[in-house]
Amino acid sequence: MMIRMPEADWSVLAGPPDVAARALLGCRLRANGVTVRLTEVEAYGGVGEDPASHSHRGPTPRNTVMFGRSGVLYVYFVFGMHWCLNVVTGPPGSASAVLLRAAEVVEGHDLARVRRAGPGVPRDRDLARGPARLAVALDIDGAATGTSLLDGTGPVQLLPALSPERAPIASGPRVGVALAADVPWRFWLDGDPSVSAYRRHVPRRQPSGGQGSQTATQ
DNA sequence: AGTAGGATAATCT
DNA sequence: GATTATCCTACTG
Repeated sequence: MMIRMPEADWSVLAGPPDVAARALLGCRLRANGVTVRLTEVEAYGGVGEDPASHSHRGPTPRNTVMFGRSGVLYVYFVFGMHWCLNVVTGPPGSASAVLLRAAEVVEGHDLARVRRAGPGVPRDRDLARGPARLAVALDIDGAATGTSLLDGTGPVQLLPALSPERAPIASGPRVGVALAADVPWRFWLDGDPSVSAYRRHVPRRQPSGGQGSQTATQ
């Protein structure tokens, strides 16, 4: 007779993104030989309700999976070099998600160090500290978009926390977003060293050549 | 410790 | 053509 562990209940992912975000803190993520414990996440709303969300203006080729069922990965490419991982949340069509911003590596440190090595080897607390760093540590890119985190068919598996988290959950404005910047939908485990540093969005100026090619609006 | 600038290309207007 | 859910390096103090 097979003894099997009770399967984790991830029904919270089918609910509102901020509730799902809080529930994801402390949970583990395993991919390609590395396991991490999530310490910082951000919630993003659906069509027309959150100007900072990729789904805000409706479906596009990039954000299609956000409109599907929850518990699936949405991985996007940003700034010409970085991948970021999201968990799709809410009922199909709601197009909300949770950005996985930072984590502590709890298994596979050696692999993570190799993947994250630059001129030097980063400190352990920095291995997955930041969304793009997390993607590198887990060796995940856009190819994983649309795969399930729950049923073992994809490269990334979501696992419950090993033990209840002791640290209180803190919340505040989201990092790096230009719109709706002060919606307090960033959540993190207070005091954890793997939580990334807060940075407000800074508008970029074009390296303008001085040539006033703009249409004069006078 | 904190801040500033640049790399670099997909995505959408 | 503008913008970008970031990171690294190089400064300042």
